[in-house]
Amino acid sequence: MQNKGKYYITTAIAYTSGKPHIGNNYEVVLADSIARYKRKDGYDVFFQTGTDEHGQKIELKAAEAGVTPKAFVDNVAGTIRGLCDLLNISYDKFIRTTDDFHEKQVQKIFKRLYNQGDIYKGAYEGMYCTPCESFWTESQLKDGKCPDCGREVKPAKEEAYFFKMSKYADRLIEHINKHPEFIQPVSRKNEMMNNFLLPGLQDLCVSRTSFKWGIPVDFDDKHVVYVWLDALTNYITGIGYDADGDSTDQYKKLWPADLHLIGKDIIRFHTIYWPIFLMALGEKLPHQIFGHPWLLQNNDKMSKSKGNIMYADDLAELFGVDAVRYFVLHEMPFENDGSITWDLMVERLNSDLANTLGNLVNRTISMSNKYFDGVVENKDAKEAVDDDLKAAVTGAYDKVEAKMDELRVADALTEIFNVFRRCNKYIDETEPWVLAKNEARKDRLATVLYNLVEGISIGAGLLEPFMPETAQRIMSQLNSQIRDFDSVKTFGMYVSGTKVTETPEILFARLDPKEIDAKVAELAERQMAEAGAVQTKESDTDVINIEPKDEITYDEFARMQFQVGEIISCEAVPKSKKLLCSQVKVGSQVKQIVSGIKAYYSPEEMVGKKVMVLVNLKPAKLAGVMSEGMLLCAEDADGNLALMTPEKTMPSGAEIM
RNA sequence: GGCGAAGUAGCUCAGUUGGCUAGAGCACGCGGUUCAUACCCGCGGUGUCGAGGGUUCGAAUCCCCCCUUCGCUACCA
Repeated sequence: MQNKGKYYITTAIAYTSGKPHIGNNYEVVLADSIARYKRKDGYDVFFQTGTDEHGQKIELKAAEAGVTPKAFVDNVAGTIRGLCDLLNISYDKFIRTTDDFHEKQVQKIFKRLYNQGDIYKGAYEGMYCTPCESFWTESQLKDGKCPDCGREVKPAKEEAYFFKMSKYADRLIEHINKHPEFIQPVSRKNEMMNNFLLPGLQDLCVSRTSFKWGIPVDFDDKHVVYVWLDALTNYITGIGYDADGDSTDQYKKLWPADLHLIGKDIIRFHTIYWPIFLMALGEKLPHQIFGHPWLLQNNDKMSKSKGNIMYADDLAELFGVDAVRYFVLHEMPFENDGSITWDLMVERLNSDLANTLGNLVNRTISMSNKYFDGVVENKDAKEAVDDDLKAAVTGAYDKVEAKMDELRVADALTEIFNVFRRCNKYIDETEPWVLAKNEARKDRLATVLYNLVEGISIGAGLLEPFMPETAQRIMSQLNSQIRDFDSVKTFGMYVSGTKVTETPEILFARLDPKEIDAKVAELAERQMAEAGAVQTKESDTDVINIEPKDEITYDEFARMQFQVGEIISCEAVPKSKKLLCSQVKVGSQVKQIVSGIKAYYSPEEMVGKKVMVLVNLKPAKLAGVMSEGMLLCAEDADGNLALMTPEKTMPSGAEIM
């Protein structure tokens, strides 16, 4: 196999706030298949994955668990790495953002960008819009007011460092236009262009002072480096980048990356911020960023409280590692989210793995044993039907290669299984059991079985990158070695006269949907119990800290008029996704109030509630509807809302003070 | 509200620059076969190609409009 050059592939690094589900692991399986394929195809592959371990969420979770953040992430990172190993992921490097070398480089990078003026310290005076909760730079203000809502902006407390994104925007736009392959699938490219690049990029906040669990800015240690500059740079620090120009040979060889494989939710950071960071550092841009779709169950996102999270280890226990790999790879379309149910999974595994593949291997070996005591010999008794089989089998590589070039892994797998389907058909065409009854046809029978073994060997050779263990099991039973890609294009490489195993093992047992259902129900129960336990625990201990606002005087407070209001009717606001419009009786008057709470309350359940109303807020139009006040809500860290209602019965109009 | 994507057989989806009776896998039905994990092989669809207009000799494929779903984004007092 010729050397086709280096190939550097990465996955996104997994956030260590908890155990990832199969929808997260999907990415690393996909990356692994590509990495293994490229390796086998003659590329010098380097495959990096890892964990993203900083941030406020982890700081909080660790505090909750009563351990240090480091101990917390050590534990979760161990779990994540364990799942990778379980899934047979052939990573060359598993990076953690708490690794020394990474932290040092991030500090150096930060400093360098600061020194060259790309990062500047934000001075917020007069630039924070409280209602919008947004920071603005001088240049973004419109007539000195918030560019979003047009209201006064005021000084803010927290200082932070910003990255000048706009400086590089034109270069990035040009790059994206010149390299249509840069963002995949292309529909994502339009989103990035239309929503961010063309309207103009805002500067990105790259430091925080509100939590400590991060990489300190070494020349200003009140600050820690905020997520993206920390996380994204793993792609270069992991292979030996040095911000002072002393990068390793490995870095020089591998960079730029050939493929960043990521979820579609973080495309923006990878196709905008990351390239701009690289430009600022004077480094080349990665060749391609592929934002893959998600693995959804019943079109819902998975969640613990629904009890429908599929974890890789549970799945592997139920179905086996390669079955899980096959399933996620096969079922995932290229552009749209994949839809997954347990039933689909059982069906897929039964029909493809057990029936088509497993049974083919089994019946072939059985016949070899039955008719020739397991010795597979090419007697060269050819017939016309053989030609089509041979063509189909030896031509498969080219078809697979074409699909893989487009990263269409699911389609590549289908091509491989077409080889096995073709072999099954060949058995019917040649009817070995008929040949066996005729002593004069003995050589023909031997040849047929040889052809089958050869076809299976080639199929297994193609299958190896996707299902490495299965390929190995097949070849062990055939008492031969796994084929490289050179020897999967010519027919007849299986050593004639080899004796196959006497006792073929079942590669994939057929699954009974009922049994699986029962086991799934068990899993769901366990999950919901855990979720319940966590929730009650969290409700006791969970706290939220928000940014402190400026002190106000009593007079300022007294200017706000709060009253109890009774909701007498409520309906959704047409043309809006999140708004409800309520008629609220406050004393003897009725106010129309629009609130962004549709996701948490239905119009029906709103009616009759007594709620806390800010009455003397200046009326404003929302989505074309007049709103004459504000319903007050509490909001948790996940953005869930709860209306404030009086603790005892109070008449409508009662003042709140 | 802005931008974009998708709507094709019961299910999951293919359908390249418009062109021959619209396809695959699974499921289902019938037939064949028995080496094999009740498996494999063959055959089978009246599918309004979301609705309606239009361009064309000809449209699932291009244009217009509408409906539905989804994504990104904004708003969410």
